[in-house]
Amino acid sequence: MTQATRRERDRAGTDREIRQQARALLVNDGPAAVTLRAIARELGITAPALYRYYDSREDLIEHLRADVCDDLTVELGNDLVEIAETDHVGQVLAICRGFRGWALAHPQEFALVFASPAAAGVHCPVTTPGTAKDSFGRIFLTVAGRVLANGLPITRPGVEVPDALVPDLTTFRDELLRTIAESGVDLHPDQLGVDTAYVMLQFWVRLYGQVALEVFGQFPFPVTDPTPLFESMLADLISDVGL
Amino acid sequence: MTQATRRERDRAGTDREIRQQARALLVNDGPAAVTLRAIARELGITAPALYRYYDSREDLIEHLRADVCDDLTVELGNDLVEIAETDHVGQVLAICRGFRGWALAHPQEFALVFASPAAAGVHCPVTTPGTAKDSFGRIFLTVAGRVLANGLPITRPGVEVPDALVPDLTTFRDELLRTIAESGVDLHPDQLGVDTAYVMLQFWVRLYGQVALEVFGQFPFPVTDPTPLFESMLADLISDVGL
DNA sequence: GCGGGCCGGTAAACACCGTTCACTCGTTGG
DNA sequence: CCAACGAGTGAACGGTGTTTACCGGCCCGC
Repeated sequence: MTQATRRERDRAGTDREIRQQARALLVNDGPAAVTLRAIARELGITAPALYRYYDSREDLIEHLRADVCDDLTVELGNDLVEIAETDHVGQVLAICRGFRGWALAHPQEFALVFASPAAAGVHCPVTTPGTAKDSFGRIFLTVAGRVLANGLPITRPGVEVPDALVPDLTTFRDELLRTIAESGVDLHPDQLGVDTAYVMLQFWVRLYGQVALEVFGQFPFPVTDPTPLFESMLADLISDVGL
Repeated sequence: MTQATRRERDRAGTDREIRQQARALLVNDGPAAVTLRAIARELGITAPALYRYYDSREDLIEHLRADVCDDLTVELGNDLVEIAETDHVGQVLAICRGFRGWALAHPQEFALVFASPAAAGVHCPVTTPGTAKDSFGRIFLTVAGRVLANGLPITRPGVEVPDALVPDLTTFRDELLRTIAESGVDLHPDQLGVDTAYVMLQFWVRLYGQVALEVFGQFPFPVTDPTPLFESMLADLISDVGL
C-alpha cells in the first residue's frame, strides 16, 4: 500500500513538474515555446516520456489551461480576503480589478484561456461543472450571491430583457441559484430574477470586453495609462447594475 | 516596357495566388495550417520559392493581416452604400452590425487581426497611417465625421473625462479631425471636443468587447441566439452616445 | 524467494515544419 | 550575342509532434 502510494506520488510529482515547466515556458517565451521536447529537456527526460502522462501536446495544453484557471481563482480569492466581509461592493470591485490585473500580467494565459479561436465551440463554465474555468466563474457568482443575499438587488430600473433571451436566461438563473446555494450562501429565489441574470450577463460582457481590448492593445490610439479608462468603465458598470 | 510590365504582372499574380492560398488555409484549417510548405504545395511550387516574395513566414502573415483588413473595409463599405445618404444613425448601425457579422463569419481572421497576443505591442491604426487596419478605422471615423458634421453631437450629458486621459484624448482628437478632414467631410473643430473623443473611445471599447466575446464564445452560459443580445447592446450604445 | 507483469523511460524512426544555400535556366536588357 | 537577373529547385540543417519497439526496475502472487 505504502509502495503503491509512493509510486502514485512519484507520478503525481513528475506530472506537477511537467506542468510547472510548461507554465514557465509559456510565461517566459510565449505559447510557441511550449514544446514537448523543450519541456522534456528541462526535466532531463525525453519527449516520448511525456506521453505516459498526456495523450498529446493538445491534451497537455488543455491541462495547462486548467492550471492557469485555478491560479486565477486562488489569486482572486487572495484578493478577496483583504476586503471587509461586509463591504460587498468592494468585493465586486476587487474581483473585477483582480481579473484585469491578472489578464494584463499574464496575456499569454489570458489569450490561451479566454481568447483562443479553438475555445469558440466550447461552452464551458456553468454548463460543464467541474471544469477549471468553472471554479473561476464560481468565485464571481459567489460574490454576486453574497451581494444579493444582503438585500442589494442587482438590476437596473428600466431594464428590458429581450424576449428571445428569456429562455436561456431562465436556465442561467437556475444555474446561478444552484451554484450560489452550493457556495453556502442563503438566497431566496425571488432575489434573483431574470432581469438580474440579464444584468449580470451584461456586466460580464463589458468587463470581459474591456479586459480583452486592453490585453490585445486594440485601442484606436496609444493610451499611456489605461488604468483610468478601466476604472471609469468599472464605475459606470457598478452604477449601471445599481450598486 | 511591355515585357517588364508583363514580368511585373506575373510577379504580382503569383503573389496574389500566394496570399489567396494562405487565406484559404487559414479559413479552412485554422492558423496553424498556414504553412509555407502547404501554400507552396497548393501552388505547385516549392517552399523556398516563397522567399522570393516574403522575408519569412511572419512577414507573409503580416501581409495576410493587411489583406484581411482590406476585405473587412470593403465589406463595410458595401454595407454602407445600401443606407440612405442622410440616415446617419443607420450608417452607424450598419458598420457596427457589419463589423460583428464579419467577425462571426471569419473568426480566424478576427483572431489574427484583432486578438493576437502578438498584436499586443503594436499600436496600429491611427498612429501608423497607411497601415491596413488604418483603412478599416478610417471607415468608422468617416461615418462618425459625417454624423458630427450634420450637427448631431456625439457625447453624453454627464460625461466625466478622467483627467489622466485628457492628454492622450487630445492627441486622439487631433488625429480624428485630420482623418475626418482627409475623408472630405467638413467639420468644425468645436464639433469634436475631448468629451466626444472619450465617448467614441468608450463606444469602440464596448463594440469590440461584445464582438470579441461573441467570437470566442465566452458567454457564462449557452446562448442559443446571441443576436438579440448584440442588438440590445447596440441600442444601449447608440442611446448612450446621444444618437 | 522468485518469476511474471506493470510501467516509466529510452532510442530510433517518420512526417512534418521554417529557413538557408548552391544551383539551374529561361527571360531581359545592353 | 552575351552577360545579368531573377524565379524556381533540390538538398540540407535543426526543430517539431508522434509512434513503435525495446529496456529495466519495481510490485505482487505464487
